[in-house]
Amino acid sequence: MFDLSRIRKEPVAFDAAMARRGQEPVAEGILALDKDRRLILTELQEAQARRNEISREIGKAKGAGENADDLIAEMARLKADIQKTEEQERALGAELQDLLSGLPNLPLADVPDGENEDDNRIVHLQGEKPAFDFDPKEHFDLGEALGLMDFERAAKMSGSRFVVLSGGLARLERALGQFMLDLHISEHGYTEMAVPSLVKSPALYGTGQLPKFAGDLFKTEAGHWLIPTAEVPLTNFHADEILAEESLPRRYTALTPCYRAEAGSAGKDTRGMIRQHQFTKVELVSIVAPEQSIDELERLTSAAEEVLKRLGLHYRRVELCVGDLGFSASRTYDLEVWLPGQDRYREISSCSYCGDFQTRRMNMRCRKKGEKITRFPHSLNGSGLATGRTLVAVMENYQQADGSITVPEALEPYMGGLAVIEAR
RNA sequence: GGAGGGGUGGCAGAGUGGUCGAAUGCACCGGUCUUGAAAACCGGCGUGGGUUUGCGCCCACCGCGGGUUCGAAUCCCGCCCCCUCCGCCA
Repeated sequence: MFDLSRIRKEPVAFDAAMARRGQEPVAEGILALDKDRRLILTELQEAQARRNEISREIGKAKGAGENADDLIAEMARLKADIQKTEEQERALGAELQDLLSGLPNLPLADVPDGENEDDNRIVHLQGEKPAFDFDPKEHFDLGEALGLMDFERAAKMSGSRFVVLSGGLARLERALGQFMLDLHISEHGYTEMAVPSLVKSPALYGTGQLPKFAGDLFKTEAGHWLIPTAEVPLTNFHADEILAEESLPRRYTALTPCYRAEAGSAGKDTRGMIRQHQFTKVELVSIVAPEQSIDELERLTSAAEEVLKRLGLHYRRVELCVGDLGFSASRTYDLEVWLPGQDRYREISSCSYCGDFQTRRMNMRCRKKGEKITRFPHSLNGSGLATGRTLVAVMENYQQADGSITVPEALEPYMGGLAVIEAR
């Protein structure tokens, strides 16, 4: 969501930035609509002022026992007028709102140009690809051979894109989640949160999934939506609030299930755990003062990277080009972990700087002590990490020739003495 | 799910048809007094929007949305949320 005064001030720059994201020019149309609306609004408010005035006069006249018929007649006319103008104003306002709420966030100026993920820029690499003296397998072959990863039975109950983990693998995924949460709360200053997995529409509007991406989400008969990421409840936690600026930054983390309809990804990643309708993820959300937000993206991304480092996983950080940016993001770093079984890097975290795009949508503001003006804090979010995909990465990188999986050292405290996951 | 009660400014809490954006208290901010602080006293103190060079003027908002009325925080209807009791339940 954008500040109209910003578009008013720099319509050309606005359209130019939108054009980088492949958007048609909209500034002119928006400004014309806004101008019309303000004209009508002024008209409406003048009529309302007159109405209030007459109302007072009627009160006075009646109090004095005088006749007020003329005034009441004028009021009747005015009332019809107000109703009509009100409808016009509402229609224009709704049109404007629709237009604005469908626009994606603007990329920062130095985000690289590009169409799609092929144009993303590699920022740095960490670690090295592990060497194998055998052909490394993909995680689903390993998991099924171990008898601890069952897609067939999951499909029987739930359809495609679900999995049942058991034994050591179920525990390994749980260990990953606990490990990540503990790391973020004890070393990165995040506050652990336990949040709802079901939310109502305004929350999804706030973070930007609605109105445009309803098709990617699951909805219940009672009208709730299943969260596609904990970014939604964590960021909306302070929706409609005015935060004391001294209380910023606020850093929240949560381990939640995430649900995605994966509409439009038929045929993509159909095997294995890479793309599921349900997965768990540790999410990081930061709410910060506008001046701190660029630095915070580095901080947040580093926090996510630390998980991969401690697990001894080789990965790279890439910066998304404008064409690959999500709807609400101004800059995004993806962390891509090396998967030897797949012989390629796969996204395991996505860390985004959203500026005031989301906080405007959810009307979250902040204010310095003693000051009158409020402003919009900036929001950031990132996976720290997706535990399902991290499980995949651990399996493929720590596999042995016999198909067993060595447990990474960092997870030992969470595995109850289990050092190797093997078929029993 | 059933019955009842309730949602007012940062908090507490008045207000049940006519200058009510809303008494009062607390909290907070500024000032006087004081060596300093406290107390006391004085003043200020919601949000969003329109308009104006500016002072300012105006509009909307008392959970949300409709309605009645010349006029609604106040009356009526629907929805949401909270509390109490009952039922059910991890």
